[in-house]
Amino acid sequence: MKETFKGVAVETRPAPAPPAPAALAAKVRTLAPTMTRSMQRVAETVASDPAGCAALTVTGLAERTGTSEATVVRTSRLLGYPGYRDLRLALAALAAQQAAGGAPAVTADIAVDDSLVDVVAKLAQEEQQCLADTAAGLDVSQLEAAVAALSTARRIDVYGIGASSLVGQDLVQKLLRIGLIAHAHADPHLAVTNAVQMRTGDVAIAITHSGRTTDVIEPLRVAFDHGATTIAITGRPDGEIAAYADHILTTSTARESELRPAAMSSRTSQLLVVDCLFIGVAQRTYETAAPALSASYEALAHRHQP
Amino acid sequence: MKETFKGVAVETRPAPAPPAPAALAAKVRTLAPTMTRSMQRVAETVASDPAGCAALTVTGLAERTGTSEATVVRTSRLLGYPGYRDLRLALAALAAQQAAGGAPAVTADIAVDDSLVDVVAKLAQEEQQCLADTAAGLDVSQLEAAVAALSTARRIDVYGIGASSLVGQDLVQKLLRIGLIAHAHADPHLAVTNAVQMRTGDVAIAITHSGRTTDVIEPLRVAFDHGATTIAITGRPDGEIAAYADHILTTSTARESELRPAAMSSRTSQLLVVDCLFIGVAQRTYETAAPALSASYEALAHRHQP
DNA sequence: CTCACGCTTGAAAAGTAATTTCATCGCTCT
DNA sequence: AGAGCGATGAAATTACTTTTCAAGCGTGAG
Repeated sequence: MKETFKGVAVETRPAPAPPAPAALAAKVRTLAPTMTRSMQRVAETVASDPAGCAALTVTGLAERTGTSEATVVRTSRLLGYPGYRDLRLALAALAAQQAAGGAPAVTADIAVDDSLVDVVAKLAQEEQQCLADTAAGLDVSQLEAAVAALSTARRIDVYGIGASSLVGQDLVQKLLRIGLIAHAHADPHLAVTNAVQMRTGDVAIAITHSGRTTDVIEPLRVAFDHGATTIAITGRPDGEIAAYADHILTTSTARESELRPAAMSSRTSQLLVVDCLFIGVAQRTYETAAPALSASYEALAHRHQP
Repeated sequence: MKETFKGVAVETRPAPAPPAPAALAAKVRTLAPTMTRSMQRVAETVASDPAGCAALTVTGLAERTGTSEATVVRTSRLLGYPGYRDLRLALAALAAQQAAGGAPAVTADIAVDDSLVDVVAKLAQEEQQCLADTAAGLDVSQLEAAVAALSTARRIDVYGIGASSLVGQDLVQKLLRIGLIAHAHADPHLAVTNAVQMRTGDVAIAITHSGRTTDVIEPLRVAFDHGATTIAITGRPDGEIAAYADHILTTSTARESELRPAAMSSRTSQLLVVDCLFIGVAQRTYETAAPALSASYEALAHRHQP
């Protein structure tokens, strides 16, 4: 303790209460009347632009308020902090809270004239929502049954067209890595041709957002008729495809916008389902899956630069 | 600028992007592999207890991590701040945000004996986190530049291998739908062969999580040497690939677990970046993109059952 | 009206924290 | 084994913060 203010000693360690950042504005208002003119200037500046002030050093803030370093430190003390350093930390925290709390929670559609910053935020937000919806809407008993069928399958065929074909390939890539026999078919003719070979103990998976994609339903029907266990990953559990699916995994439909039609955004949801299938199967075949996984990554090692 | 790290000058003013506090944990994960042991200790400590660390001085944090002040400052620089002082401010901000948000949610790794219900919840949670991290860590100015290049490109080639090839195909499918000329290459030989044709006004995009996939770097280098504008979508912005990329879009690394290696989960982050690119380009070419988009959906109508 | 007292203020000194330098140490690759 | 390079921390330097102190300013009594 070295200085006095209004005759009262201003402690270096005002121990009583560690001041909460959120209460800062209130504290400024409370104490303003007791402050001297230049201290008021500092306090006001700090309260009105926490973020901006957090970026300044004592000297910077002194200049900005047209006062001196000493005054800034005095004000910090009065507000309950040991010194300016700590006030500054509190300001940064306050700014962050304001930014988080004041979060506009982007809900509007992506528009043509949105800035890229908005686009990034909105896309991320939409996809997060989509994931949450999918997880909430997924029927775990159906998933369980699908995983069980896959784990013991002799052979797995996956049908997907267009964007869904990529999802199918993703699933197949993963299943191959844990030693299962899986094929992805994007060509409807070849898909049907192969479906004819399917029989009991085999698993056929069809991926279609609309649930009405003929080119994908057809091979699933054929596999179904030949006795294979069939799984549908679709956004329309009541679609035509349901008739030929033993197990239905429902994906969720994201918000549509002109630049981002539903069919295009269904991907996220489908991929989550695919990952759930994969992890489920990997768990149930852990004895063989784990070594196969590590082997597949080691095999790729020399494909990377040192 | 005074010091060097891994042969690269570490700027006193790493101007490009002021790192957002929220992205800090993600950034730690992204950069951890490039760090030295003691820097990793500092980074980890900081990421796991932002609030506690915000209360410490350089010396304090150095002691707590069993390192030196110099190492703490070096780590701060690597994480994108001018020095420890600024990292400390960011930590205070982060701590405040966490306290406000409050929701720590499921953070445990996916284990072999998790029930499927847990698997679904954890996967969804991880992917959501990954999306948030990616959005927070994405450099919008780089994205802006990439979008501009794509919008006026004569021709677009996309290189991706393995899981990244699917992401590349997704991007190409979308670009084709709005009338751009785009090709995806998964075959490294064909990719290089095609890259030779690239010239000024063309755009080449390489997608690799590790940033070290030779088969993908090679075609990008060739395209770069032939004058094309090159874009890298990678989780390692400091990898070899950076040398041949005009614009770098950084993807975020999700938490790893045994059943779900980083390479496998990088997909989510990459797809978000791809979507941002697509929407950005669609906005800037709206006159042609909008009609092309609707036309492409009408064309598919008869492929669905009534 | 002015002078004296005491609070307010900022310049500069003193002190503390952050940054840079540099020598050493340890690891890897011959 | 040892050469070379990167990693590391102790110490020097620099930047920032805090304290001191003397001058300024206002007020109110004489």
